[in-house]
Amino acid sequence: MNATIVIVEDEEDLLELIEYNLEKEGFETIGFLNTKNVRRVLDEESVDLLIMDRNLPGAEGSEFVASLRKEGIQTPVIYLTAKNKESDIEEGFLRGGDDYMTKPFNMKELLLRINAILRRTKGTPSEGVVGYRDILLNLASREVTIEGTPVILTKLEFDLLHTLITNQNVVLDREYLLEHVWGGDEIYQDRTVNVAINRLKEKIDPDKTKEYIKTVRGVGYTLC
Amino acid sequence: MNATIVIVEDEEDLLELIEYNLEKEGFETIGFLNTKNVRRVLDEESVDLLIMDRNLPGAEGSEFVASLRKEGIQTPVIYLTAKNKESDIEEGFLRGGDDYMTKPFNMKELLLRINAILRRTKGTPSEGVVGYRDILLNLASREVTIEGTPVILTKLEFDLLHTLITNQNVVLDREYLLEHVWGGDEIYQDRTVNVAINRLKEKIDPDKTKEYIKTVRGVGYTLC
DNA sequence: CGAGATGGTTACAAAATGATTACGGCTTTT
DNA sequence: AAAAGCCGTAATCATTTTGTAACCATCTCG
Repeated sequence: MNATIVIVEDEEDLLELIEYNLEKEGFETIGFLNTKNVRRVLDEESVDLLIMDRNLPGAEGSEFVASLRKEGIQTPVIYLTAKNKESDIEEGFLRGGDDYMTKPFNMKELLLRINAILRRTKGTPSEGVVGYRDILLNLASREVTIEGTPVILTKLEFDLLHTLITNQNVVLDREYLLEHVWGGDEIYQDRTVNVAINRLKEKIDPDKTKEYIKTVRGVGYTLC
Repeated sequence: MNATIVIVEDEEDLLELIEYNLEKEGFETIGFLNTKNVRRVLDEESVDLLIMDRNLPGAEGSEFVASLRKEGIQTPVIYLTAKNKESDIEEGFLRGGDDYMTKPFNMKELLLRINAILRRTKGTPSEGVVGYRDILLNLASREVTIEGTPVILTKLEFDLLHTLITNQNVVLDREYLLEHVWGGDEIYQDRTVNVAINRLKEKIDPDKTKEYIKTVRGVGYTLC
């Protein structure tokens, strides 16, 4: 989830429009008006997709893609360009593009095509992800986001939140949590859970406005 | 590479035309006039791509695709249909399509789009190049370059980096790595992984500025 | 109202975990 | 045969995590 997409488009207004729409969908975007610094970003960041205009100042988009491919950089590419002749499209694909959209284009279709490619190349989002309200846990990468912003949790905190989320609406008593989160054989005090919950709360809701975790006095804790 | 492509198209002439053109390109084709026996072929043969009409006798193509996806069948799909409304296209993608072409269509473009998808999905394991940021692994020659300059890795280091790259965004625990990189039967300590990761880091990022490999405390390592 | 019970908060030290370095047996290269 | 390289283990150091205890705050129920 939360893919990073680089957009190369020399019309500034259009670039901003695309960035706006992609960010609204939860993508992280990096925009460029030309190809000058694109290569460096591809080297330094983990980029999942490239959206590429072709008529760019100083360079031709598909040639740039071809040079990337020659170096072995396999980042998926969607062209977004006014070049709509049959020979243009052929050239775009042969130089290593994954999809080709011609201007004027439909924003919704662009988003659909982006998702189709990411599904193949990045693995299905929303699989291996569990969530509660605005909290999302990615089980594979063990990343946690709240309202889209990342939060760093320790292993214990992650596991604790995970079992709370998978048992929504169920009050989990301290014994159960010690058994399932801490692991069976060691002996811990019940109070250990209090402190861990406390630390977790501090991380996921420092302002204490969200009230994710509800304490059920005399029983345990729950997410509901 | 000789991919196998299933085509579902109820106009017999068009079906034959597509099959003719695809076979000319070296693909093996299996044509159907409806969805009736498609599923069985997908189960029994190794099918690399599905070209799907939507208005079919007795069934709707995108619904058929949705039912495949629900069963976990991930064969790539290109729609080839007269349904060209924005809502149609949206529906097609949401039901699990990979590309969408509207009739009338250009045969050459279909071939280009077929090749673009097969390049991504017809996994060529142990062939070609995989990469992460500015690191490139040539799986055949086992050469490694970073920022274009060659780096010498041992077999263990190469295999370790390779599994890290093919599992981007997934935290791999030490047990998994010992199993997959070191090989199954021997017994090693978890700490062995630490040292190997350390040696790998020293080779691929001696200045410690790149931070390719992230340690996830209590779990393992990941590339993200 | 008030005592006991329960949970929250904070501070601290122990334990856990990882990085780093060194060593030595083993294999490959020269 | 010597030299060099590889790699698993162990030892040491550094950092983070977390269990516990102590102390407050709040709730419950007679």
